[in-house]
Amino acid sequence: MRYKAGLETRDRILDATRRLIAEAGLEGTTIKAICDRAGVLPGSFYNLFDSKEQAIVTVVREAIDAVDPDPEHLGKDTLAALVEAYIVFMTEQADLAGVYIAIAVSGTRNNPDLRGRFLRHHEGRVARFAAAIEREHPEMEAEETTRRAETLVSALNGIALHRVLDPSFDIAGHSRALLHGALTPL
Amino acid sequence: MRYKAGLETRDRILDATRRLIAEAGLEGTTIKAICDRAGVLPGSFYNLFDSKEQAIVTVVREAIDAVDPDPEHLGKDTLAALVEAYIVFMTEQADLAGVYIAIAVSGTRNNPDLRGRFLRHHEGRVARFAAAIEREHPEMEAEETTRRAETLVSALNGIALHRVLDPSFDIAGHSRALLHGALTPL
DNA sequence: CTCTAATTTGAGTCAACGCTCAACGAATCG
DNA sequence: CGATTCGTTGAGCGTTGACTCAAATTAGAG
Repeated sequence: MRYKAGLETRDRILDATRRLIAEAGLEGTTIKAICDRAGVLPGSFYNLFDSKEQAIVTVVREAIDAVDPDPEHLGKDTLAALVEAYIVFMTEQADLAGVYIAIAVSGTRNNPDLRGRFLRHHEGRVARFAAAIEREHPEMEAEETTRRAETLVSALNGIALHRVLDPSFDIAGHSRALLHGALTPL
Repeated sequence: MRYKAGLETRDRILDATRRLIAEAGLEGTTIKAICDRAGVLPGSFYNLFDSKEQAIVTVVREAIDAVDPDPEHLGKDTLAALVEAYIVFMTEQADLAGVYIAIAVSGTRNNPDLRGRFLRHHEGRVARFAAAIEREHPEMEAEETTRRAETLVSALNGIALHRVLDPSFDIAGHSRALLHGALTPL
C-alpha cells in the first residue's frame, strides 16, 4: 500500500480529536493538543487536513451517524428499542457519545455548519421516535406523538449531558424511566 | 453618592457579561466583547474586576441562585410548584437561564471552580425535588424518590438545553409532560 | 542502490487573547 | 478655588491560538 503511513497518521489524528473533544470539549481541542496526543507535529496535521475545523467536522459526522441505530429497522423499531440503542451508544461508544454531547451543547452556538447538521439530525430523530410511538399507540393524534417524541429525545439528551458532570450517573436506568413516563396516558 | 459612576459602570459590565454568555456561551465571552457591549474600555473593566473570571463567576452565581425559587417554601413545596418555578425562570429570566445552561454544559469541563459550584447546586436541587416527591408519595422508598428526582432534574435541563437550538421550543409544555411522567407509578 | 514521491519536521507568521499602566479628565471635598 | 480622590483612556505587553513552508527524512519502485 503506497500511502499507508499517511492514512495511519490520519487515523491517529482523528482518534486523538475524538477523545479530546469528548474529554475537554470543543474549546479545549486545540491543534497543539491534538498533535501531542497523536504524536505528530502541526505540519503533519496540515498535510492531511485543510483546517482544524475539517478534522472536527469529520469526527462530529461520525458521532451523529453513530447515534441512530441501523436504518434496517427503520419503519419498524419500537420506542423501547430506540431508547435501548441510545443507551448502548452512550455506554459502549463513550468517546463518540462525548463528542455528540459536546456539539449538542456548545458546538451549535457559534458554528452555523455544526448547528445546521445537528438540527437536521435532531429532526430526523424526533420523527423516528414519533413514528415508533404512533405504531404502538395508533389511537394517538399525530401531533401528540411528535410532542411526546420531542420531550423524550430532549430529556434523553439531558440525561446524557449529566454524565459529563457525573461519570457514574446511571444513564441506562434514567433513560428507561423516561421511556416509561413517555408512554403514560394523559 | 460618592461612587455612583463606578457602580453604574460595574452594572453595565455585568449586564453585558450576562447577555453575552447567554448568547455566545463562555468561549464567545471575551474582554473585548464585554467592553464593546458595555461601552467601556478594557482599562475600566480592570478597575472594577480583578479578572475576566471574576465577572463571569459573579454572573454565574446570580444564575444559580435564581434557579431555585424562594427558600421560604423550603420543606413544603410541591413537585408541580418546583417545575413551574423552573418554567418561570426559563421564560422570564431568559438571560440568566442562558447563563445557567452555558455553565451546566461547557463551564464545568475545564473550570474546577464552576464545576464544584454547579455540582453542589445540583445536589441541593435534587434533594429538594426528592423531598417534594416524598411528601406527595409517602409510601415510596427514599432511594426511589431520589432516583426520580435525578431523572426529572436532568431531563428538565435537557429541555432547557434544547431551547438554545430552537428558541421557539415549548419549554412549559415539555416540562409539564416530564412532571406527569415522573409521578407515574412503576 | 538510486531516484523520486510521500511524509515529517519545527521555526516562524499573524491575529486575538487577557491584562497593565501612566497619563488625562471629572467630580467632590474643605 | 485648589487639592484630592475617582474614573476613563488606549497603546502596548506577553502569551497562545491557527496555520505555513522550505528543508530534511523516509521508504517504495525500478
